[in-house]
Amino acid sequence: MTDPKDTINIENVVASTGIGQELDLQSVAMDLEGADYDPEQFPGLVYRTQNPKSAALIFRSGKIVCTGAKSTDDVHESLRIVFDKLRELQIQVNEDPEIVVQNIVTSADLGRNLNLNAIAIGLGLENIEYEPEQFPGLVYRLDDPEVVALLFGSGKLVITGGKKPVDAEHAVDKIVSRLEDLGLLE
Amino acid sequence: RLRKWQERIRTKDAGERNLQFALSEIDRMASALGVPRSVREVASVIYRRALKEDLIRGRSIEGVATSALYAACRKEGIPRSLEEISEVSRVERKEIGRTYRYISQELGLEMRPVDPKKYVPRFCSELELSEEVQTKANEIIEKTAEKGLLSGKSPTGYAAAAIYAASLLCNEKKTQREVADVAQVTEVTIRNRYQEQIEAMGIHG
DNA sequence: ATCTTACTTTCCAAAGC
DNA sequence: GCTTTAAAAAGTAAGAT
Repeated sequence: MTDPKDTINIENVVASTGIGQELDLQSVAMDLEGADYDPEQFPGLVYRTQNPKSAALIFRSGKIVCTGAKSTDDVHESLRIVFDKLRELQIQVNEDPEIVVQNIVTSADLGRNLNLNAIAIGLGLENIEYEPEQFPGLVYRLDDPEVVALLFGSGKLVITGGKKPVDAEHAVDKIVSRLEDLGLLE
Repeated sequence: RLRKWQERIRTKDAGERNLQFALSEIDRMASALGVPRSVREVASVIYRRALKEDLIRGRSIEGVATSALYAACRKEGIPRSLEEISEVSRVERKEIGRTYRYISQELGLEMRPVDPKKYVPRFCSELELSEEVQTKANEIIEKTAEKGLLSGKSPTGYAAAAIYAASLLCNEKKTQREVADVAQVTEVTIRNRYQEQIEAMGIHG
């Protein structure tokens, strides 16, 4: 029996940082190839990195949001690329700006089909949200790691809202034991 | 002081007018849907609770009224799909769904997932199918749901597929299009659910 | 009938309306 | 509240072939 924890895969990491300098996004948009900037639509400039793949949202304040990376290492690598690109444009960028991971999206597999109707009752209707007419996943909010889990009939799940990779592992452990206690796994 | 007093009366009157508007909207939509008076009463109670709990702030009166009616239909065991509800409301489906989930959570309505069987009598009646077909459709839903096939699936599509299968088994065939129209799902959904259900039932293909 | 594309849900930061 | 970005899960839908 494979431990569901071993099936955990990080799908997306969101992080924020800042270069400590105000920016003229109009000129950055002109000089940075591949930059998308439409202030009418959104105040941030969008810059995509290829390796690792990610999208950075660069703001006038110099603050930056990076999303789409597959690991915390990739977030750092992507942002290093962004910092270097800005430096190439003669923009001052702090030595190594603090990067804060804000959200990690993970997927996992319990390896068994789930009866979501039974789980909805078992976990308590007041604790979950399950509206298959609107979305096929059951929404389960955990307190302990403060994350949100989406459980599917296939046994696959998505865990989001965590700040550290271990949050997902703890969440999977809790979900597995809760379901086992209820006799709703296997 | 006098101004404050007048203001209170003004806001009280405004609040009263808003409540009257919401209740008349619930009445209008309930009539259009043809649901019994008990459903309107449950919907009004839910709306008044939402009002008391101050859940309407930042949301439209119409949206909360529609969501209250949607919840009431389910609570009374005669669900209408969001699609059906949105046809008699001026609020779009997505907004009704969001508002419903919000008030449901905040008021602790503890709504159980919709049982597809609840749609069988109405859909079959619209299709002029016999009692025999209804019984067969319920049996298909019951047995396949027990095997876990229902997880994550839309109740209307699930009921539609079972009704389609039952109509074939009882020699009262309706086309996928006809069933899809009354259930307001696509033929593709009926086809997909139908295949899974007959396979799980061990019936011919 | 099947394929592709797209939309539903969850999370989070950013600046501004 | 909204706007934009990214990503997974699975169901549903629309338009094209």
